[in-house]
Amino acid sequence: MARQSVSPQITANILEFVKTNEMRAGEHLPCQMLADAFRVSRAPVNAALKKLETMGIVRAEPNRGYFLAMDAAKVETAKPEGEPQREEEDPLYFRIAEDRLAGKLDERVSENELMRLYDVARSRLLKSLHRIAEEGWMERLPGNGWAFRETLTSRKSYEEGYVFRAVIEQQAMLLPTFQPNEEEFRKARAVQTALGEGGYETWSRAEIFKANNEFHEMLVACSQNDFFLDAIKRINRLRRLIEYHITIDRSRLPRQTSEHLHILDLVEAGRRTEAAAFLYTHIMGASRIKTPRV
Amino acid sequence: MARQSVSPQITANILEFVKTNEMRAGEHLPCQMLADAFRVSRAPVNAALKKLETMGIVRAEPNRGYFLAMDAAKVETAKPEGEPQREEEDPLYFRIAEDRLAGKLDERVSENELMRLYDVARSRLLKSLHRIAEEGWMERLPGNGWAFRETLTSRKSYEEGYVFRAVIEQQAMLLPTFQPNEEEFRKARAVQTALGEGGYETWSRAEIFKANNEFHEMLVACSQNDFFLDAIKRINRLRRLIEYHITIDRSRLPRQTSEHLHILDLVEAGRRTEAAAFLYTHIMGASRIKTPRV
DNA sequence: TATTGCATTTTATAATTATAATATGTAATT
DNA sequence: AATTACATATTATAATTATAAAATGCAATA
Repeated sequence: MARQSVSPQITANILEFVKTNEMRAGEHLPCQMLADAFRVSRAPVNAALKKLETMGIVRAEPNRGYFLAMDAAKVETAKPEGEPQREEEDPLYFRIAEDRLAGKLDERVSENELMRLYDVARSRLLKSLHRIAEEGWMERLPGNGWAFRETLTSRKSYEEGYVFRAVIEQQAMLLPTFQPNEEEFRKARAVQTALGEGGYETWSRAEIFKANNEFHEMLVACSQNDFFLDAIKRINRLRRLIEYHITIDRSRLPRQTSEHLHILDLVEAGRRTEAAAFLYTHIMGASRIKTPRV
Repeated sequence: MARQSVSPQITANILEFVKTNEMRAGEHLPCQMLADAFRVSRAPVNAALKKLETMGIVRAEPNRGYFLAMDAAKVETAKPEGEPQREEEDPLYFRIAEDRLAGKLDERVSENELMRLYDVARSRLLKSLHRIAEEGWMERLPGNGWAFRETLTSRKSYEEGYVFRAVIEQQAMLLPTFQPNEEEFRKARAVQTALGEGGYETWSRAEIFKANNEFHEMLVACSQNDFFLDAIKRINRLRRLIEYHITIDRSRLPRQTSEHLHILDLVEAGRRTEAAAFLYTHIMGASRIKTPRV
């Protein structure tokens, strides 16, 4: 009857933290440091650490705190035995998107209607609806009810989105503040290479989509301008909903990854204008090939 | 104890509708038509019409509905006698922005803290906070409380915003779908001319700011791409908060309006590339001159 | 046939809790 | 000096209403 806890989220955060910092068995995990890192108080961090102790991932020592019980590499395999997984998005959110894309929901719907349909409490429904409104594909009507915008379902919006992405990304790269981040480039190169050398046949659709988005967002982040980055992130969230419904043409992926690598090459060679132009063509090319169910 | 009504809003909408359609005394106001126009049911429209009847703006005829009691031109003067005014934004929203800009609010605040400080109910506070989160200058923390982003207060963000606007607007104008809207151009020309010929001394700061924003949004709307338009609207909402705190240098306005008119001239002469380049310079020029209190 | 007027159903809100979770101050420990 | 352990204070949520408002069906009317 009270709110749900953030500590499962914190548990997942700690695991991720340990992994990305490649920590070794025996290293100390100071409570306040973790709390600051995740922007919460020590309370939920302690709850999370207690949980991790029962999972055998950390060890508690009286008056000294918690210490990692195994190397970061082993943590990953130990992880799935417990159930802590961040549920960063309510499945309800996706169901609404899917049902709208499948034509199962009218353009106008009332809150009570949705509550009955999905059998959820109003508070939970409203959370999803607010998130959706923030993303701009539904809006609250002045009286009762909510309305879907055409953002998700119209061919025209779909194409406008590609134009917007192509322009924003190209221009971001041309900004005087653009500064390639060596470390990020190295990581991106590794991911794209793995994807091109076989990953395109074995990775899940979600993994492929995520890798692609992260590549593009990494490039825009190099512009050091948060408005460009926010704009791209915002439109990528939308894309995720729409393109999940498009069958991935895996045969195109080697070409896509090699283009990604080519962009990295051009930037690193200081040929920024060429890179930006190529990036533009790369994005617009993708729009011409895919066809959404509309 | 129940929700507040939308009918005052509808009342204002009807007045605006009558005005922009330049309706004459005696014209019929069909209930369903108004309901459709404002996306509500007949119920709040009827409530609004009843209100307008008591104000003497419309007349009811039994079984025939409501009819305008005076020409649209007269409606405007009759309007202020009643109290119906749309309150499209909760003043609380602005108070939060002001208090943050004035340094009266810490970077982190709890909901209860804000409720006590402003003496408002949680529901009302949350509405403003959600709106603010949507605009991106505050965010909910994972545990308790909310945090301000630096969007409002940092010089760097301020400058990034100008770069973003300049790029988006220029690129919007260069899109193949860009199509100047004659009617809108005519209106914009009238407004900018009025502002340049004396309005800059007498108009209120809010009016000047609104005219400026509408000019730029009108230009971007001609691109026929909603993503570009949304991006500009989004950043203009932010600008409104920040720039209200900057003293307007009215001596610059004649120059600004003449630049606006010059842009319209170039577009109408078909010199789009020049217009876009000039627009870019125009926006970046403004950023160099103004200095926000940061 | 389109629209109103009215009665009825449906909807969403604002206020009010109980309660679990988060935040935090401080003495004890290393 | 930094950190933990624990006690206490503070915070936000989820559930539950009562109620006004919005939506809607339909007979009456123009």
